[in-house]
Amino acid sequence: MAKPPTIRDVARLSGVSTATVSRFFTGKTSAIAPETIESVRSAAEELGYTPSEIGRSLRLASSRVVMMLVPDATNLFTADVAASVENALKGIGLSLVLANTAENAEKQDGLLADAQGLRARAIVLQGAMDTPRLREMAERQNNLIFVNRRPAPGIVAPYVGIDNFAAGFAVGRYFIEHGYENCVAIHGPRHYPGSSRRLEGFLAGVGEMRQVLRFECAFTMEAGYQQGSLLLADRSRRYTVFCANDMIAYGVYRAAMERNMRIPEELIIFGFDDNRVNGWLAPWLTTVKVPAFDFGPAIAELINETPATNDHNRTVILPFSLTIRQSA
Amino acid sequence: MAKPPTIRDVARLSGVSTATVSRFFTGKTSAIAPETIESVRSAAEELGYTPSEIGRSLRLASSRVVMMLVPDATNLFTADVAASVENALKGIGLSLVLANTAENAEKQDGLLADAQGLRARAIVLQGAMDTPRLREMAERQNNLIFVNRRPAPGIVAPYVGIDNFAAGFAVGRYFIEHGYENCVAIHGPRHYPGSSRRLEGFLAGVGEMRQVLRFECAFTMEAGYQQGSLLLADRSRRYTVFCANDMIAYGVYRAAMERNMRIPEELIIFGFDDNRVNGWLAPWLTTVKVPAFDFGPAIAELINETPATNDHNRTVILPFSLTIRQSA
DNA sequence: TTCCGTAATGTAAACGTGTACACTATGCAA
DNA sequence: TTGCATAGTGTACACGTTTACATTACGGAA
Repeated sequence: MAKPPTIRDVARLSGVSTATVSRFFTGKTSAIAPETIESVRSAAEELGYTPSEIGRSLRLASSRVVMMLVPDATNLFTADVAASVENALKGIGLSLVLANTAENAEKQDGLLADAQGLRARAIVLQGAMDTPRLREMAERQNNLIFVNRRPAPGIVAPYVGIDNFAAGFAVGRYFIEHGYENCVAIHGPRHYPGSSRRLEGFLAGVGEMRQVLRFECAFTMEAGYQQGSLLLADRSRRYTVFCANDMIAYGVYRAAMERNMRIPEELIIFGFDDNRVNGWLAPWLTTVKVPAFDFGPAIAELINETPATNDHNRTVILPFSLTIRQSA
Repeated sequence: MAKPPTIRDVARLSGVSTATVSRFFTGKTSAIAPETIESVRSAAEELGYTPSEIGRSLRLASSRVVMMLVPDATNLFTADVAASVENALKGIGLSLVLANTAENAEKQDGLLADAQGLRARAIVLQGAMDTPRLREMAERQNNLIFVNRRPAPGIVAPYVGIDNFAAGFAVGRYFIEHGYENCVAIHGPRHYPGSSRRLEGFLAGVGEMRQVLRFECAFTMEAGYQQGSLLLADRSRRYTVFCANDMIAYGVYRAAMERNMRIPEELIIFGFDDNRVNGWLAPWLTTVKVPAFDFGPAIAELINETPATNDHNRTVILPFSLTIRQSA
């Protein structure tokens, strides 16, 4: 693999200095003579020259990559958000590096180090875990953006997401208004702030009147299936289940299907997120719609703000809505 | 945002030269005195130093990022492959930059330029489009890897994927062996090599005996729905549909559901890919299983080979199998 | 004693870029 | 004529690494 041409090669071929070539590629064309522009352009084309983003990053002490850490690459909502972010970043000339923490604190810390090594323009944390390393980075630099899961107390950084309490509350109210009995919450891990806020909102929405059966559950189909199987072992009641997540809801649904249960006659299921494939593959699922594709633009704008404007704890709260379908 | 500490800061604090610090971070610890190691380590920790990947890349004339171009970020199989690749690359110390070409040749070329600018270690092309820029890059450097869609004739580069002809053939044979009537192929765009090979294999498998109705279709749920609606307008026959893609199959399924058709009594559907969520959300879909999670390791190995070993047109053919479920 | 090998460390030169600053040529006003 | 603004271009340094080569200290052999 021949090593790529540099700015010097282009300068030599077109008979100008590297400064002029650099000016051409940084768009400062107003200060260059038209015939010079043309000769640089053609020399660059002939050599197949592309400016080295590495040299540029080094010189400017900042790269054009944004790193996004996701807790679970197999979550469909996460994938929707990632697609949205990638697209929005491309619009402002940035690249996205996607990495999976698998809900593992050590992996997260390793990836944070990688992001620092890459001099990432920004680090987007979907579902961050509170570690010393994270706190340290939040203090040292201000390029962290939290998504979906708010920063732990004491960490000051922008947040993009929905109002989890309000969303949970809305579901709880809906349950009451429709007189649902035997309410069940299959909620996410209790130590995740977003997850517990969602649950608190739901309980508040349901109110004191009814008691709510609770199951703690990882945000995966497999875990949902497991908890669902546990719950549905008792077929004497018609449960109304609020799942913290669409993935969990899919798992519960599978458990129900295996028992040949009819929905909603024998079981009512609510999910959360309403990812893109729901409309196609789970057209039965009633769920809280979170606007996955609004995340990208919001995050891109946050990144694009000059550090001056950025007050370091801006919060972008996106709207949610209830999508009522057959399972309700 | 305070600018990050450099190797010089660490050298100064620990009272050694930058060379020694560099040796520490590149793992050449056998040539450093134990007490020196400790002082460098603690100085680095105190400063929160992480080596600049940019400086390193510049010096070594090669970065640690791999760029992967996908034609459709919303394709679930693509997402599975991406997750697999990301994971495998992490294992060998590389980062993945994911970008979406949206089947747009200009976007692809722009992203190829970006990849060149980033001095990407490798460029993984899922479903590449044949453009002059692509040919030029394939000639100039040898870090292109083609996935799923073979390089166009004249381009010499490694390929990872399945044998599309054989897979199509296997489905065709299955149709014949089970006496399926009214065979339909909703195939992918004809100018994509992988897609047309799949169709050719299928037709060969079905043989001359039966004629096959053909629809050309983009690899999306929406397009599948559209073609499916067209086909199912005629309810006088029980069709047997081979979809080029699971996404297409989902669309056809939706069209069938809207007409309250029973599957497989009134319609038989075959898909292609068998992505991860099928087991959960489309447990009815008979499909060709492609081992998405084997792509990552295969690609990582290809990248890790020394250029010497790499004969530039290695081909890794992964196995496929038929997953027979309710829709058959 | 001198000589030499070895372990541990330092010096300095790249790698590819952007830009402050310096420089030249030209046109125009005084 | 001189002075000065301006357009166009070049020179040279800095950004943070890695590593070939140089240097030093020390112990043992001759």
